[in-house]
Parts: sequence; C-alpha cells; structure tokens
Amino acid sequence: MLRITKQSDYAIVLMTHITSSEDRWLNASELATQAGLPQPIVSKILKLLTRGRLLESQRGVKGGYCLARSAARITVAEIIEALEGPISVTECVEESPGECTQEAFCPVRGNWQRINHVLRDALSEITLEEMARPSTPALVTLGSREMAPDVTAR
Amino acid sequence: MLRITKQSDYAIVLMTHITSSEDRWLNASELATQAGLPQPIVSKILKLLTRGRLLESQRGVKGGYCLARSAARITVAEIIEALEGPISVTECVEESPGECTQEAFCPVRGNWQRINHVLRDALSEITLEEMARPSTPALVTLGSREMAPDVTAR
DNA sequence: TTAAATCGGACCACAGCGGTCCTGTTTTCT
DNA sequence: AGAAAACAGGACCGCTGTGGTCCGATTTAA
Repeated sequence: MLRITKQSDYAIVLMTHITSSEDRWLNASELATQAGLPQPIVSKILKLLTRGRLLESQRGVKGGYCLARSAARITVAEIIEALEGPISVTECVEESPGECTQEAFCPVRGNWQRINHVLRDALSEITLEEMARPSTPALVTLGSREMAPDVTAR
Repeated sequence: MLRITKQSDYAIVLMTHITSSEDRWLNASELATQAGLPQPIVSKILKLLTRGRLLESQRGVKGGYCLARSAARITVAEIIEALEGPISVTECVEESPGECTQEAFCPVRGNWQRINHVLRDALSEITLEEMARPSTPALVTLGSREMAPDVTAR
C-alpha cells in the first residue's frame, strides 16, 4: 500500500513517451497505441495533465499534446499532483483545525508534517527526464536534506 | 493523496500511547479512552498490530497489550505494513511477470523500484520512539542514502 | 463544409476502506 | 467451579473513490 493511483502510474508512462518524441505533437490515439492502453483512459489522463499545466494541447485536425516545458523541469511529484491533488501521507495536515478529535494534543502531528515534506520533496527531486531514461544513473539521491529547523545529528 | 489509511494513522497514535506508559499492560478500552477513538476500531487495530509482531497481548481479566520490543526498534514502516501490507508506490513491482501490458519494455519500471525503496527506507528510518516525542529533534534526516548501485553525484 | 481532434462533463461498476458486531477462547478472581 | 473480563477471529455492511466508458460541444485544418 501507500500506492499512487493507477492513473498516475499511466500518466508517468505517457509523459515519458511524449518526452521521447518531443519534436512533434502526439495525439491521444497515437499515445494509446504506443503505451498499449485503452484510448479513452489515455484521453482522460492527458486532459488532466493539460489542466495541471504539464502538457500543452492543440485542438483540431493536426492537434495533439506536447510538454509544456522541458522534461528536466517537470517532476514526478507534479505529475502525481496533477492527477490526485496535493501529496500528503496523512489526513491530519494543512491547518484544518477542529478535526483531530479536538485539540492539537495529538503527539504525532508535527512529525507527520515533516514526513510529508520529506516524501513530497523526494518525489519533487525526480524529474521526468530521469524517468524517461530506461536505466537512470543519478536518481533519488535525496542526500543531506533536512526537514526540521532544529535537526541534530543522529 | 498518496495517503496511508486512517487505520494506520490511528495505529501510530495508539502505539505512541502504549510507548508513553510502557510499564504496564493497557487494554483496548483504556487505549480507546486515551486516544479518543471508538473502542471497536481500537480493538481491531490492536489485533492487527499483534499479528504483525509489534505488540504482545495478554488474554484474560488482567490482560491487555504492550510493546513487543523497545520503541526505538519499532519503525513507522513496520506499523504501516502491519495494517496495510507491504509498502509499494506502484503496482508494477516485485516480480509479477506478464502483467505490465506484456513485456518489460516499460521504461519507468526500474526507476519505480528505486523510488519504492527510497520511500520505504525513509519510513523505516523513523522509529516509534521518535514519533512518541512531541517535537522530535532528529527526525527524517534521510541524508546520504543511495539506492542505485551505480548512483553518480548530481 | 467536413473530418479530426481536444474539452468538459455525466455516468456506472466495483474494490477497498471504515466501522460494527458476534461468537469463541483464555485468564483471573471469588 | 463458576463468572467476569479481556483478547482472537471472523462475518458483515455502507460508502467513498477509483477505474473506465461514453457523449455532446468546440476548435482547427483541409
């Protein structure tokens, strides 16, 4: 568990295909064929990616999709968030007071905030360009990131 | 999204309560009161944690639960896995061939494996002892961990 | 004008999650 | 021995969200 949705998974595959042939506009059915996915799903996902400003779309006969910016400047986190909304591990997050069985006596709250940041930043470190390379050399190093302002050495 | 389930969330809260009073056996209704959660849910979660070898249980009148080992040697990842099964971000994982729209031409597969490991290891680094401390000093440093055997500097 | 494509929805089946409850079994206390 | 207190192990169910399909409207090129 702790899964991303299937559609997010598909989205990343589709984005890598678009990255690979980044010269021309690809339409939904071309991409569906390339990825081996049903065309209606592909259309749905491409629409969401366009809404999330990760793709640009061109309507009409010679229309299709292409990246809104370079693959090096698109992150896995952005793709997931375009499909699923903000990444957060727990519900207890982002200032929704009056939820957590009343007050903030909950001991784990602050810690979850940090964990959220770490995981989100981990996925923000991975670019589409890296995902598009089959056997990526420098991926998810994650090194020496510190979340808490008062972090001490372990 | 990318959420853990509510029950995993509850589980961690319950585990921190057990950690705080680690001298005696706490029963389900005591813990339910402490955490402000309905007692049936608490019972269900405690059973799963016991199955996952994170708690030890004592039946009978003076029964209850206590930690199976010290809080410093129980990780957040273990708690989540006791409730939800193995942590994996994507379905495409763990050698299930003949799934991924046939063959392993999928370009992102290898990369997801690494991301899975990074997130799982991140949650494996955080101990229950750290979660039990309200404002944890040294949490989720995650520094200088390398997943791929051929990682190069960025 | 027509055809090809995206856009924006509505729509539905189904699995999984959240939550309750019931019947055993074990243990302690009287 | 018997009763009460607690865990063990399920069955069960409502509901949300996901996966997936489809349709009409709009845009664009030929």
